[in-house]
Order: sequence, then C-alpha cells, then structure tokens
Amino acid sequence: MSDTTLSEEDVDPTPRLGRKRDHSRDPEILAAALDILAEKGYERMTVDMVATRARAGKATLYRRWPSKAELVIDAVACMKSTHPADLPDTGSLRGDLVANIKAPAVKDGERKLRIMAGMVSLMSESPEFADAARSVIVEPRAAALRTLIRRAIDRGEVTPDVDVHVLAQVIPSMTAYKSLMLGQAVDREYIITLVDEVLLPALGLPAP
Amino acid sequence: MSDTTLSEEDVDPTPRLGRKRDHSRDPEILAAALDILAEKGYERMTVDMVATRARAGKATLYRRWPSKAELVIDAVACMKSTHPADLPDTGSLRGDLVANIKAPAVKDGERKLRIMAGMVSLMSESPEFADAARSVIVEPRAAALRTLIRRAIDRGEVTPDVDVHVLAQVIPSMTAYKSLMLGQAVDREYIITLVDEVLLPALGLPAP
DNA sequence: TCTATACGACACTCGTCAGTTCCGAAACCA
DNA sequence: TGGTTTCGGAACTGACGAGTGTCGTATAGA
Repeated sequence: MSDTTLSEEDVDPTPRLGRKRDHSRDPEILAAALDILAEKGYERMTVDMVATRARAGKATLYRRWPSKAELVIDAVACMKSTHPADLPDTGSLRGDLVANIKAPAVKDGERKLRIMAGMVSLMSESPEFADAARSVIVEPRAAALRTLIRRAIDRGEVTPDVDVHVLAQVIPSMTAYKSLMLGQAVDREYIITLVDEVLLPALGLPAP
Repeated sequence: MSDTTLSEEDVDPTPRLGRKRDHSRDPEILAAALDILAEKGYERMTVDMVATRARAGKATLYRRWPSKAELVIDAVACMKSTHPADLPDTGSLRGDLVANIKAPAVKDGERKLRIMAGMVSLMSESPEFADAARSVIVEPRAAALRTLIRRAIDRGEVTPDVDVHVLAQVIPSMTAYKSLMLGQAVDREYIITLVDEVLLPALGLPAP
C-alpha cells in the first residue's frame, strides 16, 4: 500500500514518452500534506495549501493522486513508522521505558497525535482513513511497549499474570488524552511521571 | 455561560411586541445539534441538517444564535453534566468504581466522546470550543474519579502518596483511546478490566 | 381588530474549495 | 529538431454550505 505511487509505473506496459515525472518531489508533497493536516485537520486543509507549501502546482498533485482523500491516505501510510527495531535494552523495565523517551521521539509523537486529531472525526466514517492512521501511528507504538513489557516478564522482573495488551496502552492513551483533550503539552517529564506513578505500580513494581 | 440564550431577554428594556419566541424549542434544537455533531463532526455538520432534524426552519435557528459556531458552543455548554452529586459510596474503592459504571452512563459517555471527537481539530485553534468541551465533558468525569480516590485515601484504603490527579485520568483516557483511536466499543466489562488490571494495582490495591 | 413578531418552508446570494484546463517553459526521446 | 509529457502558475467550473430574505400562517399585545 505504501508504494501506491509507483504501482502504475510497474504495471504500465508502454515506455512513456516526454518529460519524466519527478518522483523525488513526492516526499516533499506528502510531508507538506501531513504538516497542514496536523495544523488544520482534514476538513480545513485545502489542496491549494498543500501545493503552495510544497512549492508545486495543484495540477502536479492531481497528476499523482486522484483526490484529496487519496493524497492524505497515502501521506499517512507513507509516514516513517517509529523506530521498528531500535528498542533499548537496559536490563530493567524502567530503564527501557525511560530510554525509549528520546527528545525527538516525543516531538515526533506530538506531531503524530496532531495528525490523528485531524482525522478522528473521519475515522469513524471511513475505514480507509482509520486503517491508515492506526497501522502507522497507533499500532507501532503499542507494539513497542508490548515488547518491552513482555521482555520484563521473560526476565522475571514482572509477573506473567498482568494484562500486557491493556497495560501497553496506558502511556499512549494518557499522552493522547493530555494532548488532545486537555490541550496540554506532553514532555519527557510527564511521560516519566506516567511510568513511575501509573505503569510500573500497575505492574507490581515499586516506584523509585 | 449556559444561559446565553436568555441573557438578551433579561437585559432587553422593551417589553417586545407580537408573537413570543417559543423557548421550549431550544432544547430540541440543541439536542439535534449535538446528535449531528456526534455523528458527523463540526465541519461536516450543516445548519440545514440541524434545522431539519429539529423540525425547525433555518431562520428560526439564526433568530436565536448568530452563527453555527455559537450554536454549537451553546449546545455543548448546555449539555447536562454527568451526575453532579450522586456518587456511590459502597465503602470500598472498587465497589465505588464499579457502582459508578451504570449502563446509561456508559452509553452517555460514548456519545460525549463522539461529540469531543467532532471538535478535537477545532479545539486546538479555538479556545472557546475547547473550554466548552472540557468544562462540560472532560472535567466533571475527572472530578468524580478524583473524589472517589480521595475518599479511599481518607478511609485509609489507599496510601496518600499516590498522584491522584494523574491516576484519575486513567479510566477517561483509556476509554477515549479505545473508542476514538482504536474504534472499538467501550462496554462495562472493559471498564471493569481497567479498574482491576490498571487502576487498582497502580494504587497498590490487590486485584480480586 | 390591528400591528408586530415568530413560525416553517423555500429561494436566493456569496464565498470557498475540489477538481479541470490552459499557459509558457523545461526535459526527454526519436 | 519536433512531438510528447512534466513542470509551476493561474484561471476556470461546479457543487456545496453559511447566512439572508420572503411568503403565508400562527400568536401575542394594544
């Protein structure tokens, strides 16, 4: 799904004529779309805004994506998902959780939350938007936290009785709540509070 | 703020002439606005939809509220807030938390979440929408949970060391996350899971 | 009864935005 | 070099929605 923009080329039998499409512009356009989506929301974002921010013509966008909806879905689907394999391994769960909070990751997380916010009302009506957002923004983060907790269980640090699936949602849901519902910034310090006051105690570990 | 619709009458010095405005229609119109807001979101909701659903003319709406934005803000502000004083008191925190999950309250909570969802992208740009939504939907629920936890502390059931403010957000944020981000229904059973697997353990109480 | 207003219903204006088309310039290929 | 396509830019079309005005009817006070 992430190579939608290339698929027609692969299938196309005719070795096209004339000037070639400059696919190096795709990422800039998609990034511009995500920027505007994050700051305005889907409905208040206009295709003209995206074209202007990407320093492209609107016709260029419509030559590549058939509609605003497809452009946004592609932009979300092509987002680099959060660090697939570079999970920390410090030997303790708290160490892993804290090491997982890097300054750029927090800023990046806040941006992804804003992008989600811009799509929330659409997601309940359109499964395509919902799937794109969930598989790229929501799921990777939850998967990372599940892995860290499972490692702690394997290590014997945490009892296997805990509900990994639910507890892995504590940090993502509470940061989303603070940012979207309360309108407050989520910083490193707040996430550490969540780790020490909520997640670790809920796992039966003592707060430091 | 909730009596915005009446204020001009109070101040108006002239004892108006002609047919009187039928204020008994206000609640129906505001309820229709909330319904459409919940199912479509602010941007996709049209004033015509609200008028039609309320079986009213569009002019009637504009005679009462100067704009779509003010209509929605008033609709949200006039929502009945969740049970102000009828908090349960069963003697144990778990008993209180479980007793607090009544079937209508869960359904009502889901609707309020949908209403929030319809305004999330606006809230970051317009403090008026944000304040209305937070003071009526978000804050009362958090306040109720803070009260239940503080009672448990006073009772000696829970240590006073806990971060009441943060822990009172566990249930609201995780139900909002499940509903809005994951697109899954929130039922009584799930809330009990949150109580037993997250909140009570985080407060240092044993899961039953 | 007379006048003024509210009512629902509908037509209307006006701005905005998705999507299309055209332009001159540039780039690719035969 | 000439035909074909892309580019950014801008004008254009068509639909839709916020807000207004009008019409016939209903209801209030004078």
